[in-house]
Amino acid sequence: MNLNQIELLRVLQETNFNLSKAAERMYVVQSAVSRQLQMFETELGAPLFERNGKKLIGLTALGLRIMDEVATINQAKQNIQNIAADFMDGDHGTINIATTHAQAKYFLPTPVQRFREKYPGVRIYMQQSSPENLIDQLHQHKADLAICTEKVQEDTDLITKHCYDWHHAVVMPHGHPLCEGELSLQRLATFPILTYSFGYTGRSTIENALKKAGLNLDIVLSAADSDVIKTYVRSGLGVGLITGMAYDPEVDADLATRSLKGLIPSSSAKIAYLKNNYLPSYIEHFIAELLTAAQAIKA
Amino acid sequence: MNLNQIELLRVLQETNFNLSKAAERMYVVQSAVSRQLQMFETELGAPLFERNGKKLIGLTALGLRIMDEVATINQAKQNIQNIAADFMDGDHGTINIATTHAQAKYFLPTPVQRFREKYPGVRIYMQQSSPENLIDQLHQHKADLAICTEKVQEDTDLITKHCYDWHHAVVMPHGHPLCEGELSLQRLATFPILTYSFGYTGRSTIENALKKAGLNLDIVLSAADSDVIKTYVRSGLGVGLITGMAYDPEVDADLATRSLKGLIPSSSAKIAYLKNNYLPSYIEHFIAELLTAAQAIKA
DNA sequence: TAAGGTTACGGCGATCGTAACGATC
DNA sequence: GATCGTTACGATCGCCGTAACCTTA
Repeated sequence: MNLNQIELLRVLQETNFNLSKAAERMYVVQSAVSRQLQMFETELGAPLFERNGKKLIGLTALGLRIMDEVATINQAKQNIQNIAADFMDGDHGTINIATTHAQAKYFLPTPVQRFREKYPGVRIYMQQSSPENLIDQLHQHKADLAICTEKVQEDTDLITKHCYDWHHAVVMPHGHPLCEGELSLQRLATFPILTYSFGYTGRSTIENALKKAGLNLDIVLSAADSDVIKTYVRSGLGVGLITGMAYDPEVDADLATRSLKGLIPSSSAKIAYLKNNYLPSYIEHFIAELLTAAQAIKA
Repeated sequence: MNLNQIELLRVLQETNFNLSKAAERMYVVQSAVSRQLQMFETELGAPLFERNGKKLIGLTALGLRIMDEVATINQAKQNIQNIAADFMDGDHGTINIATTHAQAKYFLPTPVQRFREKYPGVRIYMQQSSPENLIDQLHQHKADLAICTEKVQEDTDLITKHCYDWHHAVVMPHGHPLCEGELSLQRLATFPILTYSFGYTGRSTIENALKKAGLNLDIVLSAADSDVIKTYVRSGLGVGLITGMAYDPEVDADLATRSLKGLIPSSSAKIAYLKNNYLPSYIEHFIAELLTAAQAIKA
């Protein structure tokens, strides 16, 4: 047994048990991985993969059991390398953040700015992704950190930290009837609505609040992106339901806004990362920075 | 990085950072491990071991951090091999049980007997050990399973299962004054006592009960072993305080016994094993057998 | 016939063992 | 001088790549 064989098992899983693709990913020829797999199975004394003729089509019961351990080993191996790299030079490295447009544009700028001042050597990569994919990004090791707004499903492999609570707000052109008078869900429902796509930034919270009130919104446009929504609000398509922080008093001075606090339950933004994944010290600092920025929002 | 290097780190820890001993254990010459360690440290870019000249004297901060991951990898590697072996032949193998004399003699015979009938191919090794060492045996992988009577300290690496509750009993020759009349701690304390050594089979429970009652026992002899205690009770040295189950009505017909239930709080026997350690299916069956045997005791 | 996998063989590199050397008590 | 670790060098074994071959959609 050796680490390359362990790695191979992981890669095979990621390539749908395709030896050729696995070989490509591991930068060796196909025959090499074929042999390594055979040797490993021979060593263990039983096949790990279900085969149709020669073709691998899935894991055997044994293979399934073992894959957990394989993942553990690969993770620990990564951790060793990361710990050492961090130890060698704790001020350089990269952070991969998986997040949504709203976070990237309206929440992250301040903490990122402050972090950069302390760690100018760290490169920050932001991957925008749909909320449902954020956690997958972590599991696939494409991101170190995810910042989520929709609920994170219970996942024992994940550590989540509460970041901040936020409310939806309605935006509309100045002079719009909704700028004045009572603000209720009932009244809101009388206007054409523009809001987030399904699964995005608290959309489900909106759905639930309306369902509870027995109302149907006339959603004329949905987008993943607060800015797109605002653009169409400007063009008079309807009123926008966006996260409060996406309203910028300066840039959006041509729009009016009213908070929906009390009408739609607050949502909470969370930081998530893998439990068994080693985070370099600078990422821990970055998380601390996020949390202090979150404090500021509350205040 | 490869698995032998990871293994080497573990062995080095176990040999007090002695390269020569580590080499011996790994069945290679000393120069080989010297090189492997160098290569590994070079690969990581920083030393893992504190050195005094050439001699290794301990772990660096980096080494310490990494050792956790090393342990994880070694454990997972073991697990893979065990899972495969178990899968290949789930009816053969070994069980190493770390336990105390009392358990080995008075509790285990029945479940072991029943287990043997189902799994005649499994070899059972029983290591008797002092209660304080039982858990160490697990951590050192010298035992798969520990059966403890003294409290198991909170250990996140450990899974413990409650097995059964038991009481102390007093044993004495027939015709002894204590055979008749009131049985109280006060009265007990007027006789010379024979009981377990410190740290053994509920000795601390006895201590606590007396301390609470403000009494001092006159312990004239303490032993690790119920049978030794009974022997000296027979020779008239005093009355014995042993676990109730160590009184065998047939073999010990020449002795009288009275339960101390109500006077000394009950103790509980526990099964413990390592959390991340893979247990072959037959060991799981063995644990089940232990638990049903424990049920029988309760009834 | 293309795609996926296995087998045979030669070459290269990694790792080992021998052995000589250096340091420390 | 005994113990412990390092360095040099030759030999071996493992693993890779090339290439031919097998099987199935």
